[in-house]
Amino acid sequence: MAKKTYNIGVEATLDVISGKWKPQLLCHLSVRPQRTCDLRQELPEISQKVLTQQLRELMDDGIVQRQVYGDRAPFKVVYTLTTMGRSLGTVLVQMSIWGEHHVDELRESGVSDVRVQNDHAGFEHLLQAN
Amino acid sequence: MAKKTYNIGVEATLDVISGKWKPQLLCHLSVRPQRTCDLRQELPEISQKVLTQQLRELMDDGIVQRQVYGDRAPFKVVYTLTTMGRSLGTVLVQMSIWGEHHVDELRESGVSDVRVQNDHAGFEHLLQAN
DNA sequence: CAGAATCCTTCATGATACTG
DNA sequence: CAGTATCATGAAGGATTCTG
Repeated sequence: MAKKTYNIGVEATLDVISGKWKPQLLCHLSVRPQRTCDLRQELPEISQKVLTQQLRELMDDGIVQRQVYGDRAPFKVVYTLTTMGRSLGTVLVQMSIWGEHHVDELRESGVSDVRVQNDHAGFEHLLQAN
Repeated sequence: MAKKTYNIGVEATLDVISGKWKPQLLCHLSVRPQRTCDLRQELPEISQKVLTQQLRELMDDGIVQRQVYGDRAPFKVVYTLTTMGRSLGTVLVQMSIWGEHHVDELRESGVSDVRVQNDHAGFEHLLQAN
């Protein structure tokens, strides 16, 4: 059984959502449950291996649930957010808003040229539901 | 000038606060401005090099400000949160609370043995001020 | 369709020694 | 006191191939 001690809660949260593709995965899953092939289509650049890896980690953290349909290949595998996963909604929306704001500040003050493509609306499905 | 594009705001925020020591640094700086030697004392395990590195990154992101006192060695260097840094308060507190809750759930359900040493009160200085 | 197995590259962090 | 410079290492992510 995994054993770990964090200094502060932020670190625990970071451990869950940090990962190159996790924010995007969570965003897509917040809209609706998704099959593996759906996710691969929405994130064409992710490799098979890493997709499985990041989903496994989210499962181990109780954020995502995996369901298999079919008794032999080809299988249908669906990933769904758990209640715990949906409870991330507020945090994700707040982080998105702050991030968008921060990026605007940096660009407007000429410090760096950074942008955010999609706004926090992607997560807002999570706000009323839970 | 640095150029970067994020898919969603969460990623921008993660880029700012992800780093092995950044949450703790932000926590200590949220209490009051700190000298380099103060930070080294509160985080005895951080190496000189990494401390400077993480502070530089926070400065580049406009989160922390650096002030030097004295015209020759030994210098006195003080790090302070900027307005932008203090605006992280709400996000950090929410992330901490969610992280504490999540860790409790995992432990209570027997999935893993994880803990959080200090609670989110460490950041609460930031909530009223800004 | 989903995923396991291998091998490889890159980057964050760390240990150590040195300087104004 | 604060910081730079080097070198080392481990983990995350990626490319490719194979299987039920």
